[in-house]
Amino acid sequence: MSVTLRDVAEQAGVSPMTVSRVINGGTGVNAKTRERVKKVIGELGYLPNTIARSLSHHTSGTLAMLVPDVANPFFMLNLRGVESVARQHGYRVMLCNTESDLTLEDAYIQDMLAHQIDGLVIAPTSDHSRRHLRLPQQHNVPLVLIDRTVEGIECDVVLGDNIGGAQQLIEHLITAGHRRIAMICGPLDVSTSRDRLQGYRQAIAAGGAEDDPQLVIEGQVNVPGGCVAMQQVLLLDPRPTAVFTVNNLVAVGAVQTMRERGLEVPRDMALVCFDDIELASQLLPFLTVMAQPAETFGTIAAQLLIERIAGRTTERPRRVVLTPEMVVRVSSGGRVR
Amino acid sequence: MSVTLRDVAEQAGVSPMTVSRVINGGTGVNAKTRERVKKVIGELGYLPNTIARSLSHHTSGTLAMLVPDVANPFFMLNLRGVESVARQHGYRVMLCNTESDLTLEDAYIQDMLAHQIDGLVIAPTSDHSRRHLRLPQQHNVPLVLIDRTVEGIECDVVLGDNIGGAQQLIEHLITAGHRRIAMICGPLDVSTSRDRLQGYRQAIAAGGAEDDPQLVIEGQVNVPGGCVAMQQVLLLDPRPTAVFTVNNLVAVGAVQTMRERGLEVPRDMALVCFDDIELASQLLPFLTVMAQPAETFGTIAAQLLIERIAGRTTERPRRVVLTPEMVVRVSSGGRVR
DNA sequence: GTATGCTATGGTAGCGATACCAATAATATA
DNA sequence: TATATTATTGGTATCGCTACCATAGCATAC
Repeated sequence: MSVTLRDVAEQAGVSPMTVSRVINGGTGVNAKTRERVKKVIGELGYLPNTIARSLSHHTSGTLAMLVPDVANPFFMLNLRGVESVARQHGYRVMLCNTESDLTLEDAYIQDMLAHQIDGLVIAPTSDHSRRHLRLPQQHNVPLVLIDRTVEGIECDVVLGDNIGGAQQLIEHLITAGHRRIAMICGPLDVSTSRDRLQGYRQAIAAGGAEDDPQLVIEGQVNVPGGCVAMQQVLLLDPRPTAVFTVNNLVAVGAVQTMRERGLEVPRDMALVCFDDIELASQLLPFLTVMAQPAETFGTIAAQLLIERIAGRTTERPRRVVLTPEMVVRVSSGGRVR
Repeated sequence: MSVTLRDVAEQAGVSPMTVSRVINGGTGVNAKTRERVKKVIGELGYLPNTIARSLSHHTSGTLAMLVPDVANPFFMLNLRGVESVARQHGYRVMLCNTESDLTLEDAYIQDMLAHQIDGLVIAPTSDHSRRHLRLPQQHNVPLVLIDRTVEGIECDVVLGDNIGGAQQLIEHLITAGHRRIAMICGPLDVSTSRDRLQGYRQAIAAGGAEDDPQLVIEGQVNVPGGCVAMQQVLLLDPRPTAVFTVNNLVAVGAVQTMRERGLEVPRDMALVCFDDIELASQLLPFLTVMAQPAETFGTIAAQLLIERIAGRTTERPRRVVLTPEMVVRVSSGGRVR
């Protein structure tokens, strides 16, 4: 079928072990022999079988990354960071799109463990991921959480300063004169939503802005979710003068709904959100956002993971918090009239 | 170390083969035995070792996808499509970001073959990928090209109608009254660039617009590349009244440069491009684009690939061309003054 | 009663590589 | 010349699982 190490050995007139040595660095092999073997390898077009190697090696050289949605720009940048660092360290990356589906997430984790991956980066679906997030640790496979924490899971975590970021955005609105500020947040079983909501509340309290429970709307974290939630915001009486959405996708939905109603941002309502939309902002600077270094999330997560795999650290779980940066553009408006 | 099939067998008082049968569908195993084995599997937390299975099975259940840049929205949607279909068919996906680097692409292909992947979806870097694109076929691993063709590589291909799409965009501009239309295209060793350029030329000729070689600028296919190329466009004398950029990233760069010079789209120059920027368009409908069904590219590619793997088809190479759709927004302007 | 066929299970031999130890050859040292 | 030392190479077992064939047990058929 395909060329094996044994074929190379025969052809070169040496033992399989010698070929194996040549492949893996080649120390302890006579220069002439090595050259001969290399020549045969080239002639036969031999490629070592990584699967077989993994089996005896007990390590696959593969990392897995699980994200709720590959097409979400934030996670995609995470992924790019992970892939890049992984490659630099000789690891391959298996990509798993969980679609925020707990069952699928669970299945993927099992499959990845079965596949003998060396480590796992996960942006978990929600707190309910806890149940299956214990599995990797039970199988001695290091795990790093990215973007979202899950209580009760002891592992390295890379996240943004969600509380602080939200506070800053709200302070920005309050400074601009807004007193009645709504928030569209996501499901509260996701840590980022919870933290951003907390930041919102703290800033509202600290700034003496209106503290009306009705101002907090919970919705799906995607464009349609933003549309729906914004419809509810528009029903509030009196209508808020500003909205803070839990992320960029929701913000897009919110803007769409407003536009459909003939309302304009920021004239009729100011808008701020978490996460930038890079291409959109470059095209037309519009949304005021709390931009996060998404790719860095990925590179750091991968670094932490690889350190754990190498056993270079046995420290207790590390928690890396990356500071977001507020980018003020037009959507947060000037002062309120 | 970890629980093996053998451990389960001992614990359940059966032979390894019986356990193996239970794991794989369980036909030919007495119901009672099967239950007993399943119980032990649950108790021990046994997960089958996919690596070992792959070795004897001679098939890894893994596909690989190579893209020039994971963070490019177009490729990321491709990826989502591939992942989704792959999963439905029980395949995992290994992601490789080639960064448009031929050497890296080559290394990745070798690594993936060494890893015994069952099939490969590649958005190749350029025509120069040809050299290493032969490798999968030499190793009997099916290959599907996505978005870009490479002459001399005989395999299934999924692409957009680049010539037709470009023509349509240019016709749109000509109809609006433009006579002097520039094109910013990418390296001509990439089939999409070539085809879009050809579409441009055909439409220019057919529409009787100005046919000045200077109007075609070649640049890098990313935002900075668009900036640089647009600077050159602005040096043209007389200045074109419209530009067609080879894709959305380049368009963003072009707009940026114009804005820096105090010029405005479409007032000072109309702009059209290939590929939509979904979030940006939803936020503010601005760019007139030739939108491609990016995710469908991926789903179809994966389907073709999986058919090949299953050996369900031995037809000669198939070529699927997906029709793009023009979305007219403000950037292409009204009529020329 | 022997033959035939079916179901349920086990045994053996790999898949393609590496770990580990042994053996040989080459060289240095006494 | 004998022995120690090193450099190079080979042999065997094994990683965890499955393919393949064999076997035992039992029912049905003639």
